[in-house]
Parts: sequence; structure tokens; C-alpha cells
Amino acid sequence: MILIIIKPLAKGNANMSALQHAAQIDTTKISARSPLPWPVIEGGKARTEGEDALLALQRIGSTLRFKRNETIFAEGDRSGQVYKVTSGAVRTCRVLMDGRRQIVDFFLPGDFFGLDWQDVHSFSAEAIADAVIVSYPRNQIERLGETIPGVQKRLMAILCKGLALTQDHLVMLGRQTAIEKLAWFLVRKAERLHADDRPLELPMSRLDIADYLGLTIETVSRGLGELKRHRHIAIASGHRIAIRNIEELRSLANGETGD
Amino acid sequence: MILIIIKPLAKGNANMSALQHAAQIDTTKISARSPLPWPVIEGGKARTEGEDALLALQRIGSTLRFKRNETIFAEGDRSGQVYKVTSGAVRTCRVLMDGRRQIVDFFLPGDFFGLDWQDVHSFSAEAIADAVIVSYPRNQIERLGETIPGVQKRLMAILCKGLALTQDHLVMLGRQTAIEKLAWFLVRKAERLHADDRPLELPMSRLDIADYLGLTIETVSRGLGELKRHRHIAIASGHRIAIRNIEELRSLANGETGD
DNA sequence: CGCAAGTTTGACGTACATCAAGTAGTGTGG
DNA sequence: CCACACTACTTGATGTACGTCAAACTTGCG
Repeated sequence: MILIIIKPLAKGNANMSALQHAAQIDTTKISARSPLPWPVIEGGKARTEGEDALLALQRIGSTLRFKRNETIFAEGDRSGQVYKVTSGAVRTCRVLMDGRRQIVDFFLPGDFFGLDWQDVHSFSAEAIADAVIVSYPRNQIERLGETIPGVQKRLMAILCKGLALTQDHLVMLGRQTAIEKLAWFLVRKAERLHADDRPLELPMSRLDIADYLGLTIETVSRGLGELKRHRHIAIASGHRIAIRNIEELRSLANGETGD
Repeated sequence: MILIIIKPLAKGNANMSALQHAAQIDTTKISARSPLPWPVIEGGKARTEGEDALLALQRIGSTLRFKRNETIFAEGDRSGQVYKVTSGAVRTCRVLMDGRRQIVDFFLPGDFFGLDWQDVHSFSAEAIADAVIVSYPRNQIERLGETIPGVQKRLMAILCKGLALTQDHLVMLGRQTAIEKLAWFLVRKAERLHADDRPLELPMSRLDIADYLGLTIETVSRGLGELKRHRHIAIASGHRIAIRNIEELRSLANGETGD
């Protein structure tokens, strides 16, 4: 049985994790393991293509397990694999000599990463929480792209989406205030994780959030406190944050200075 | 006659402009118009592919002219074209409601832009200086990708390069100081424009630089003054800046706090 | 339960923004 | 060729958002 996952297109700042579209060419365990709220439909026009791709992918993928904070690949490593998160969470980041760190992206179950297509990784990837990762040799993926119609195009789409998301990240880092950055982060995560109003389960620490937003832990903590005081969010406990007023957050995230 | 341009791979922070690799499938006017210092070789393995692609590209491209500060496309416009800078310079940026602006990238002669492959542009593109631009309908490019072997792969490479560069930009914006940002900018431009020690011709204004680096004009001006005082650069006049000590700049740019 | 790691809160410092002149380029018309 | 205006850039004085340092509090795991 083939399942095709289609993510509803978010208006404005799309939140779709960089490589997520790729979920369209696998999908077996996703619905079983991860809390994905996107509509899941069966078969359809892409059935045959999808089936071929799925079978081929299953054949070439190998499963890996990583513990919290374990490195999946390091900056400078020769890159030849594409990875997909099955469970847990992953961050990609770069660290400067004096310890300053910038997190480039977070990846949750269903997301692909390591699609750099460069000969050497310019970032490292680490498990945020204990994670199960499937890796696919790049040349095999390439071969798949040459033999199975549509795969190439799909890869392009994934990359373009990733580029667009990274550009959003850029604007946020360059021109938004601490509170706006936090609102942006929460909105992005809320749209990625679910549409309803249960608390978000954020696997990453305050430090991870800070290094993603170009802030410090203290500023993140104070900012979350501020948003909580204004009743835009509720902090259930540590990593569980509930969105109470997503529209207000959204307008903050879009720089509408809606103090 | 077919010319293949090969850019020497920069170590560490690559400087290749996002879409520059695409120069490999055109090239006619580049050597005549722009000061490209990269080795230019003829023919080679890709000759036939390149020739096909070149001819096809020439057939589908149309030339446009823009004056300084004129808009090429705006955020929200339906996107269906891919563009290449022939002469002049282009910036892509996003502006928040209250006027804050983030420049995402600069494009110089030979660079491609607008390869978003999304249905709507999430950024606007404007001419920094009077510019001549060639535009290609995207569906034609896509068709080219389907019929001519290697084009698809080339497009992928361009996108990946663009993604990597945007990620570099991200780290800089999130974690570097004003001086480091300026050093990073100068190094990137120096590597893009030429290897020798003539002054850089920077078409963009201080405001453009500020909005690219997430700073203000005043900070950019003070930073350049500082670098000049330390003899790392010399400011010939406004837009002409000479690099005097690129190694020092490079170590600043890499966050080695070499003050 | 107890400890270590993670998070919050407070007091204070600073890098960069903001506000405000002043100066140097650049183009236009006499 | 110079006077004029206009825009771009530089420089200085001051403000502030966020970083830094430090201590208390909370959380979660053995």
C-alpha cells in the first residue's frame, strides 16, 4: 500500500522543514511513529512512480541509531549520504573557533537532511534527542533520479523549498528583535507540528533555540517569559509550550511590531 | 566555439555567487563584458551537451534593460522566469512593513537569479546599477532539463551551491560582530570579483551593504573606517575598496577574533 | 531522594542603533 | 568651468536592546 503525504501549504512564512517534501517518496513508518497532522491520501496519479521509488528506496536505505548529542556527521566530513529522520530530532550547525554556534536547521521525523550535494559537509549534524535515522547513498539516489521519472523534479522541489526556508531564516536573523524571533520560531514550529491547540513538544533545549535564533539562553528565557505574561503562550513545563494566540505571534513574526 | 568557465573552488567559505555555476551553460558575452579572472577553457568532455544547451538557451532568452533602483520583480509576483545578469548588478531583498529591509543576495554579471521554482516570489529583485538582464521562461528551462542530459544535474548543483552560500550568510548574520561581518563581506566580494590586488569595484551603496549584513549605514561606515585604520583595506573612493591584507580579513571573517 | 543539568531571574556592561551635524562626492544648468 | 543642489557618506554624542556574569530555582534521571 502506498501512502502519499501532502503538506498543506502554509500562507506567508511557510514552515515546512527544508526537506520534508521528500516524504512523498517514502512514508511507510511515518504515520505509525510521528504525530503528523497532514492529510494522508492513498494512491492517486503518482502511484506507480511512487511505488517504484518506494521499493527502490527501501532497498538502498540502512538504519542507524544515535544517542542524544551524538554526531551524525561533522563539518569537513566527506559527504556521500542522504539522511532521513525516522524518530527523534536532529540539528545542523556550524561552530566558530571561540565556541559561538549557529544552528542552521532542525529536522523532525519525516524530514530529509544532508542533501548538500557538495563533496564536503560545511556543517555538522547532531542528534538532539535519541534518534533513528535512515541513510541512503547519494549515488544511488542520483541513479534513482536518472531512471525513475519525477524523482529529479521532486529533489529540485525539496531543495527550492529548503532554500526559501533558509532565506526566511536569514531575514529573521538579520532584522528582527528578540521577541519577534521567538514568535517566528514558535509559529514555524506550531505550523510544522500540528494545527490544533495542544502544547507543542519541542525536543530542543533553550540553548538550541538561542543558537537557532542568534540569541542567548537568557534572552530566550526572558522572551518566553514575556510572551507568557502577555498570554500569547503558556509554558506547561520546559519543553512543552502551548500557543494561546497564534495570530498575535504571527503578526510579531512578520515584523508588524504588534507590541 | 564553446567556452567552459571553471571557477577555482575556494577553500573554507566558498564565495561563488549563488547561481554562478550556471555560467557553464552560457558564456558568450561574459568574457567580453565582465572582469572574470577564472580560468576559461575550451571544449572538453561537456562540449556537445554544452553546445546543445547554449543554442537552446539563446533561442529562448529575451533581453531586458533596467535602470538603477528599478524593480525586476516584486515580492508576491507570480514567478515563471529565470534571469541572468549580463551587465550591471541586482539585489534580492525582503522589506518588513515598518521599512526594515534584509538583502538576501547580490548578483553580478554571469550570475543567475529567480531560480526559486516556487509559484510566487518570496523576495523582490531590483537593479543596483543600470542593468541588462536576460530572462528565460521557466517551463522552457524545465523542458531543456528533460531533453538535454546533464542540465538537470547542473541546475541541482546551482541550487545546492546557492543553499550552501545562504547558510554561510546565516552563520554570519546570527553570530558575528560588525567588524567580522564587514570582513566576511569584503572577502566574499574579493573572491568573487578577482584574485589580484586592484581595488574592488562595489556597485552597491553603504545602505545595501548594511541591509545585507544586518547592520546600519553608520556602523558599516565606522567599521570600514576601522579596517582602514588597521591597514587591512584602503578606500580609494566611495565604491572602490582595495584589499591590503586579505589573510587578516579572512581570519576575522572566520570568527578567529584576530583583533 | 539527591544530584547534575537545565532554566529562570536579577544586576550590570557594551556593541550597536539612533539622532544629529557636517563633509565629500555626483550630476545639472548657466 | 564653476555654482548649485542633491544624495551619499562620515563622524560625533547619546540611548538601548541584548549580552554577560552570577545566583537561585526547577526538572528529570539514577
